[in-house]
Amino acid sequence: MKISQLAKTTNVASKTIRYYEEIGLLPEAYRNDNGYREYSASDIERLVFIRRCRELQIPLEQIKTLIAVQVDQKSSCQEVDALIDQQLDKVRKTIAELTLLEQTLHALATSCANDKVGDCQILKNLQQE
Amino acid sequence: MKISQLAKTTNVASKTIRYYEEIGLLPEAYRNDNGYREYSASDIERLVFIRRCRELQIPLEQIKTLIAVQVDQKSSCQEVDALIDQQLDKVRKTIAELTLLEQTLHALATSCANDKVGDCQILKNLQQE
DNA sequence: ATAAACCTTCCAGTCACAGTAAGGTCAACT
DNA sequence: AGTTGACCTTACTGTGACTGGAAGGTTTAT
Repeated sequence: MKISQLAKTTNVASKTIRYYEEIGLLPEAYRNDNGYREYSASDIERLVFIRRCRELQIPLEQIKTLIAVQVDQKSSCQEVDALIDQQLDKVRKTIAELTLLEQTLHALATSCANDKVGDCQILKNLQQE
Repeated sequence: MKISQLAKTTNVASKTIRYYEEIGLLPEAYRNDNGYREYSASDIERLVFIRRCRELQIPLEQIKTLIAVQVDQKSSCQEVDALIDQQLDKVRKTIAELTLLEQTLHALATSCANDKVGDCQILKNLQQE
């Protein structure tokens, strides 16, 4: 199958697929006589895996690690667990930060009843340390 | 005051201050005989304003707009209100997305009781569409 | 005199792509 | 046979908001 077919099947843009190959996240694709990349079913699996990881906002470098780990079926999956835990931690921290941010923004949004820039309480609040 | 003093006072890195000048968020600084940038108290105000906006994750381009709006004290601050509301919306949407993500990651993190990569339920779950 | 602590500009790197240009290939239709 | 349109290729640039580093000039303290 050609790249656009793989792209459609996996919901990953052709451009992105080429980029993944370039940075070594995907192995170099087999080339047809015309130089076109040719893919097989196993490429779908790998790409879906990557896409799912990206949906979880796992960085490409860490996905590389995950793929490397998968090779040795008998090795411990401790690294996998740790990576997911880390990611969960990061997401939770971001949520906490954004929740504070939301409160600040909400307070700010409701702080000004005037309609001239000169009296704008929002702008005044933004001046403060 | 020189750039590092301004940096210390406002808690904005010298490098960042130069960058802000470069992109036109700050006016071109006055230069001493030796070519060093020289700042005054009003520069502190402006930079604190910018820093506060950045803490609220307002993009630099929008901060430019806010600063432009401030010039005419008699103009309406509708734009300011709208911008803050927009920002609040964005933050809320991100929180909602991350909350879903957190659930997925949590489910994933607790899905595997095995310790070999070959049996790892996390990796299997990541394969699925 | 020299060292350190500043300052300057300029260029590269970050992350994960997306956009665009310039050109090659292929299948279908006129 | 020619042409259109849909693919494919590489290579380069741009995104946002910085940060790091190189190479060199200036000031201050010892």
